[in-house]
Amino acid sequence: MASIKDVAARAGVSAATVSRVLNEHPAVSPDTRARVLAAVAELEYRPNALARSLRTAQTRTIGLVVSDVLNPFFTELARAVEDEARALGYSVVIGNADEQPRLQDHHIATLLDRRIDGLLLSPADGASPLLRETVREGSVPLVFVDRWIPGLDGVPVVRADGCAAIRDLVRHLHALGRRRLAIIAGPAATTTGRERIGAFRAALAELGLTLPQEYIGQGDFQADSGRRSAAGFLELPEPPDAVFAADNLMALGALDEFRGRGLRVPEDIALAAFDDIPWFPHTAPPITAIAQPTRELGRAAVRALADRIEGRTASSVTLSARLVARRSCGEPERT
Amino acid sequence: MASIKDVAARAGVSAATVSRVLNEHPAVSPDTRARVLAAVAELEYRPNALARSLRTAQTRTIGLVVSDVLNPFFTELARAVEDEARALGYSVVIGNADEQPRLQDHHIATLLDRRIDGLLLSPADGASPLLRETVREGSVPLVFVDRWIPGLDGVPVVRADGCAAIRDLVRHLHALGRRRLAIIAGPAATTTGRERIGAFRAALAELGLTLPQEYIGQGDFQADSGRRSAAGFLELPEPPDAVFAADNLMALGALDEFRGRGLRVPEDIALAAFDDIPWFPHTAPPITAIAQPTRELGRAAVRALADRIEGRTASSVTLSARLVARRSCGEPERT
DNA sequence: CTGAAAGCGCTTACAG
DNA sequence: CTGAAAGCGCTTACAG
Repeated sequence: MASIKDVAARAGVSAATVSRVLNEHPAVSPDTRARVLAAVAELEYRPNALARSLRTAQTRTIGLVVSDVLNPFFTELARAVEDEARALGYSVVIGNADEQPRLQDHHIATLLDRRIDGLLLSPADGASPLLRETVREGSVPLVFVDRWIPGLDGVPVVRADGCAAIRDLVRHLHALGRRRLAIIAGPAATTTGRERIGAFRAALAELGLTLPQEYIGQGDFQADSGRRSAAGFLELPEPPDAVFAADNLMALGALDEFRGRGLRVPEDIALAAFDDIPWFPHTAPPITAIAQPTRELGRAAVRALADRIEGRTASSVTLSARLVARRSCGEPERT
Repeated sequence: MASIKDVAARAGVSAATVSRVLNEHPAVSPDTRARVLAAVAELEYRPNALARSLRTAQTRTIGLVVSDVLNPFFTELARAVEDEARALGYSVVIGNADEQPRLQDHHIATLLDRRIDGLLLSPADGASPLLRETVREGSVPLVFVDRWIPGLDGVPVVRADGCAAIRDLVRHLHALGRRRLAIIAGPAATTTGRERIGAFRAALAELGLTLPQEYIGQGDFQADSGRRSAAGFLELPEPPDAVFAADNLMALGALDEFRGRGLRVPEDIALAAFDDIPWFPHTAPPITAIAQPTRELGRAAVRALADRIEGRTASSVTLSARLVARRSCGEPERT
């Protein structure tokens, strides 16, 4: 590949001059500019971003470490992040933690080594040593998106609050006559995992219901754990009459299990999920879900991060989620 | 951030020595090694990957440019690519073309600027000038995955052949009494778009059926186009009695449209899709689909690329897809 | 308006 | 076994 020296030689100028025209420095005469541009075209020259970044100490790249790319919520989030980042002149490099803290740290480390300008993180669990150090040293501007880590002050959080929607869901189930409500929870190490079970329990309490231990399935936000938890519920002497899965993948797992056992939803058991996805209107039955403003989250997160990177102050933003009632808990599906 | 000089100073050695212990060069005495390692730990030193890559002319990174991340097929492919790449010691940077040639080229350019060691590409359409040049110059080892570009010789292709499965599908529909078969095709500029409609037409011909122009919906592999094509079919004087969507997103769009108009699947119209996804068993009705060995594709593609990067010869690989009959075309759903 | 020089943070022959 | 030196490909004060 041609280097800046080749271009300089061809245009009969110095490398400094080539650099200037490429960076649109004003002080270049029109015709040297033309000669340089011609040489660039002839040699099909592409500046080496590594060298440039090494010199300027910025990469115009942000990292996005997501808990699980196979989860449509994160896929959509990643997509929104990419779009907004591109609009602001950044590229994004995605790392997939697959819900494993180890893998998350691997990606964070790789991204730091690459000297990304900023990091968007949806932590797979609590704060690893690497993460604490990153925050403490301020080695890279950081913004949490969706999930966050309490106690790491000064890190903006962009997320959706699902509490009100979960309360709506519980009331919805209650209104439809369900009384034995169970939850397939996310990992307690995640904020979303805790928030969702907390809101669920609180809403139950408001209605005078409790959440017995057997009605708490411990999931990890992935499909298999939904399957296992659902199986556990069904083997109880008194199985629940409604199950709330704390994300869409665990709902998929639960649905698999229900069908495998020949149960009808919602007749035999109701099912609802956190996170709405395009397929939910088409499942049998259509699944009641809590929808997050996913694209807005992605965009807001990028803007907050860009603010930090570029020296402005960034603030946290909390949007809200909303209940989309379909048929999987009974009734609905008018529209 | 600490640099190699800081570490060297702290350990009382030269930068060269620090470099040697970090790269596990054998010729380092045990105790200098220990001193260096201690300094590294104390300073929480992380080598600058940019500088290293600039010097060594390799990034240990491969690029993956995918036609549409929101398509579960590509998400799963990306995931498999990441896993295999990590196993081989590479990281991967993903670019999402969103089915737009312009955006695809933007990502390819960005990746080239970053001096990735190799590129995995599922082209959004024909060969852009940038792509032709990349191949011609051999500026970066390239492997096509899923889709490819005919005429660019010497570029290995890792893909699944869907022809036999499509033939199986057409026979399946025929056996169930369907005679007016329509297709929502992908872009003619893509190999998969062409292959799928070609195989469909050929299978029809074998049964003495033709594929009239009105029964060809021109889609772009995204949901909206599925919706529009389905609407077009339904407004025909003689609508089809079966629709084959050339990917899962267009099937989603078609399903949306059918339901919006109150049509029953499969009673009023049969539906089948290319690409199987985890939700298909749970839709109403469960959707008959053609499943690709997606993970194997991703892994094989990475291996082929690594072969090229590391100077071995890489060959193309063609796996095959298979029909998974469910209820959306009538009957099935035993299992 | 333009060039020579220094330097970003590494690695790697070359000496010793 | 270890260090000094050169160089990867850029950018950017500093002179002129």
